[in-house]
Amino acid sequence: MSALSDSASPLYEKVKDFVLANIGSGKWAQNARLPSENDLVNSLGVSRMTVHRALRELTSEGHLRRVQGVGTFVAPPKAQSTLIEVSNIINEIRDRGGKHRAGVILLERVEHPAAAIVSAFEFDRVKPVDHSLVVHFENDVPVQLEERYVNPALVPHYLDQDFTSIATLEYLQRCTPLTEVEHLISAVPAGAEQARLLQMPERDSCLVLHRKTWTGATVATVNTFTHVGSRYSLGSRYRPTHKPA
Amino acid sequence: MSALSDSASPLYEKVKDFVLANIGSGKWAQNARLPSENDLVNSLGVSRMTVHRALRELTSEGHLRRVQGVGTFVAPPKAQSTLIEVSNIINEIRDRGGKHRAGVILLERVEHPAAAIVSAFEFDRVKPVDHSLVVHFENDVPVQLEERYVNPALVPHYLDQDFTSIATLEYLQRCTPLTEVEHLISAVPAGAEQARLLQMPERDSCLVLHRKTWTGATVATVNTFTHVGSRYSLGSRYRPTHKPA
DNA sequence: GAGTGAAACATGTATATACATGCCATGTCA
DNA sequence: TGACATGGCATGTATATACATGTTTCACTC
Repeated sequence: MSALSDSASPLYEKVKDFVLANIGSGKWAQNARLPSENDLVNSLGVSRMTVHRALRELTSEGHLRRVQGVGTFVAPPKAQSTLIEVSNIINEIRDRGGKHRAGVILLERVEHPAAAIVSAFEFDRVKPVDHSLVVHFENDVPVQLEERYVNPALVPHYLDQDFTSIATLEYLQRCTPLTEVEHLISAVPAGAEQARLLQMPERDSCLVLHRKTWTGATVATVNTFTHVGSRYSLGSRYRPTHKPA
Repeated sequence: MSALSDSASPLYEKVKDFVLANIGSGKWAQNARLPSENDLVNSLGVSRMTVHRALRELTSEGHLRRVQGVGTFVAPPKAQSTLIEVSNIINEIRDRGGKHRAGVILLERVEHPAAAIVSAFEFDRVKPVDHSLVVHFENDVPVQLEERYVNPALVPHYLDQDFTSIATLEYLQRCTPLTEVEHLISAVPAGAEQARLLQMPERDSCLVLHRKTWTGATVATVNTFTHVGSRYSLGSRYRPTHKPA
């Protein structure tokens, strides 16, 4: 009773898939303790070295946390990249402390945008496309404008979501098995519409994070416009895991 | 004759260090072929599995490239992050084709900037600090302004470098064993000085990449101001190495 | 009851061995 | 000369075994 898939991939990959499947299905919840290496050896019928390699790689990839002498645990989900992590302004505001309030206004949602837009965002042959425009507030001050084009066919229950309470990027990240992510960061002067929605002077600088994701076909395109009055920025801090040459 | 360090770290780590040392010293040049696993087994006196693990991890970390049946090779130096890679505008221009020309003007270089600046950039107790201001051109059009604060004590031969021919980030990346890198990206309206140097309208949007590096003490701070007339942007494309849950 | 020590158990590392897989150079045959 | 087979060599994977190291638990002793 192997419980492992029968594809042609190496055994340790199948063990990794098995672990990830159990994490993904929710059977092994966050911070839950995994069966010990010897348990997996018995239940999966592979050698301990193979199990060990699978668990070690999953650990280095951030999926697991291991403590010698104690056990192996499901790691909290890691952000797909530091960019996404920091760009999720809702979390940023929430983490900043108690006296700030975050708000959201859903401005519009249309399911059939103009054909020109559809082609510009490379959603070929997959309409209808959900287009929505959302403004995020902090303390009643608008700080970010989010423009989304989502292929609802690829995101389960997307249309049922209440995006005034959950951050888009967070939701998309959790629900879609992405194969590719593209980020583009640029700075543009605010246009008339953007300036109005963000209550900022026209032509003031906006930091734009453009994020496009694929799973074969295009899943979603999200543009976030942030009014950067030296208040918000994207950032990352990098610690090499190895000694540079 | 082990040729391996005698610290308390595991054997496979010593093998990794041994390989990295040979790469770092230039003994094994870029794209050079490493000794085979069996050669290393004989010369280092460890088992093949240990050598294999070391080489496998160095491969996944981007230091080596392996081809089954052929051999192991020193990988071309990877960019410290996609941000740096793309932000190096000199390379960007050079790679864009033959009909573009890149140029540089070194505006000023002072070794003892004002104390206020020194403290603002957290170069405590390490003056003199080299401060220089460089404008990058493409086809005689200024596209990027680079402002650098470098601790010359930590960067060998920094003062001897001719930075009109080599990109700063590239040089700093190659010469300093960084322990930490911080990036901040923001968008600001161009100030009077920046607008003049970049020949752009004042208050037009600038994309700013702020990069600070440490090796214990602060090594360098580099701010690059790019005039983003929908011509330049930072970006990264991400392909997950594993299947997300 | 508090402290101590040993056993049990978890992960971490190292080795020897075997076989699988992929590439290349060599040589042979048409 | 070209196509093909083959052997050599490199990396890739899987296993069994052994020991090292760190944690928890539990019984024993004082």
